[in-house]
Amino acid sequence: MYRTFTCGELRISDVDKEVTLAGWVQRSRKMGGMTFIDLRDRYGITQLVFNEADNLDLCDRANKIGREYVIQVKGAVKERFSKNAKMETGDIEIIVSELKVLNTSEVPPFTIEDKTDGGDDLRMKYRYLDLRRQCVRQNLELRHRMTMEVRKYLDSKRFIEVETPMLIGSTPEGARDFVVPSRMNPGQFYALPQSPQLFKQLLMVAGLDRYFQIVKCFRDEDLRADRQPEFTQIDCEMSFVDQEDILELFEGMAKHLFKTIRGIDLKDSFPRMSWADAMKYYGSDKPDLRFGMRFVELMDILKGQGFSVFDDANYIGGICAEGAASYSRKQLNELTDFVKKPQIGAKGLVYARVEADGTVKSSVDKFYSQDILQKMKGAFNAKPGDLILILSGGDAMKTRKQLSELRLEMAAQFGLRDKNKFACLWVVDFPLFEWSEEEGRLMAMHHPFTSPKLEDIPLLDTHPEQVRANAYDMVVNGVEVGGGSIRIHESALQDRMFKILGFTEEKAQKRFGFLMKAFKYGAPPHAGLAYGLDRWVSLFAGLDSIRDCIAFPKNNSGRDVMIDAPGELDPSQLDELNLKVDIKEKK
RNA sequence: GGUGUGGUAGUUCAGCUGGUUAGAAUACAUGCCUGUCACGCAUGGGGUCACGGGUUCGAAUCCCGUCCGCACCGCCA
Repeated sequence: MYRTFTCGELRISDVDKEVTLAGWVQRSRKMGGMTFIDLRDRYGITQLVFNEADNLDLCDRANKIGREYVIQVKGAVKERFSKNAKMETGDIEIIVSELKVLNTSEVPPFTIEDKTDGGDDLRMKYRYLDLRRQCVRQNLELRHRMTMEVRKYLDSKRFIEVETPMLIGSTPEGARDFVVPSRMNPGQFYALPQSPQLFKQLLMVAGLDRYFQIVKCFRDEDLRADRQPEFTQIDCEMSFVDQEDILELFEGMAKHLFKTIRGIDLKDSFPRMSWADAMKYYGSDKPDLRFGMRFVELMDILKGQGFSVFDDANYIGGICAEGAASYSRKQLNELTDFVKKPQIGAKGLVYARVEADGTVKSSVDKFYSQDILQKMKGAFNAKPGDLILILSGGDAMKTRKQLSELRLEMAAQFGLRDKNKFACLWVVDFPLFEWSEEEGRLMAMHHPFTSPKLEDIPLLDTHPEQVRANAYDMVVNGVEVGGGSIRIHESALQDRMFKILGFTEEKAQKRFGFLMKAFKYGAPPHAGLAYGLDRWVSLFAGLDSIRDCIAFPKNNSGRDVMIDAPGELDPSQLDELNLKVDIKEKK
């Protein structure tokens, strides 16, 4: 037997037990004739003691052991002479009688500690060492506990987990596909699923009624801190449910996770906000509701008073930052620079501070009377000490998005984006379509299988851009953690959708013929939702990036720097696949 | 495709406006130290200043290009 206990479980009550432990050497400290070694495994750290006075030879061997050596020791548990309250095992130590080096280790390129000296790049290259660090391992443990609770919850609601294929066909809508050449079908390619969407709908046609799958999905798009080319969804679909049933069941799952994982009892129902309101009041389809600063539209008050920037604008709106009137000239200039960054793209920023005496002093005083400024103050319900920040522009949607960035920045500056505070909501009634400049046609905002709201169906032919969808997103702290929709289950309506989306009959048949055919054989009304597991875990762990809760993530350019993938293929492999690589010259 | 930012010891970084023997901390090695637990003290080794070109009497430092990391925009139904 390699060990009788782990390195995290021995306590004062175990004193005098003869034990065998195995693990990695975290650190050793030599104090004259005594040597202490911290032995680490997944479960914790236990201190080992070697004393020259007791066993000179053993102590000499212990002094030769380096960091990250794998060792096995036998010894007796003793109460410590000087205890360490910071360690769970800090009351005891092991007086070692036998020592066996199971494996040596080179000096690791960074320290295996929570506060490591290693940078991200290096940690990824040696991810197997990085995963030895408690703070990283804890993220994987949290992920495991969350998937366990998800399975428990969904199982209790009669869901069954079904695996769907990873090698499927390419679909034209949505993100770019990762493709896999088929050896047996020369010149043909599989695609990896962007989501099991079509299969879960077919499982509903098959009568499985309630399906889920914790499943990898693949999208060949550029990465971000919260986006990986392969990521994990909690993918669900149900039959014979309306939107209310779905929102209730999955709100229940969110609450179950908050309760079991974070110990937070969310009693109230999550607020629901229409997409139109989310855009109007927060300039975002995923508003962060941990703080206020709702937008106030100022067209009526500020337009037509001779300030040409506002007079020419199609949207003027602002936020009120409580207590920010004390911002210095320099800080205000920095805010202006912030909104003028190319990523945000505003032309400028107008500000107005509410003075202690209630008067409003703004950067555009010469165009506006105190009366008008007071009216504006009233619109915000602003108090002395508050700072009003105003953006305007020709494109209302763009300007709102810029104002949204400013709102988040102000919240960050005031420490309002507290990682231990959670604000959940449903955003509902998304538009069914959005206009694609690039393609010059309407695109499905969610996906082409999303059903329109019944009352909006008459608008499909006349004003398709006004049609709202039976689609919903769950948003937590400004993060889209999941979304779904009521699906179309009648082939006639699905045909109509494809037509509006610009698919020819032939193309629709080729890509989705199997689904349309299936719908002709008694498809039940069905709906579903997918949660992003990586985002949930990083939210609960308070991480800035989903990379930290993925065992082996990809870097910014989609590379795995540890195994150095992707890479080139041997000519023989290419030959077998009937492929010839001809890399286009860059301009 | 674009914007910003960074690349100096094993590692994390300092080195600003050109002239340094290229530093600090940490890690590593050796020695001392019998209650440490971020132990302490002393000594020591350790550098293609990412790569290529240019400006200059002189470049880690300035300029151009390339590569790579990170953040973001576009993109992500």
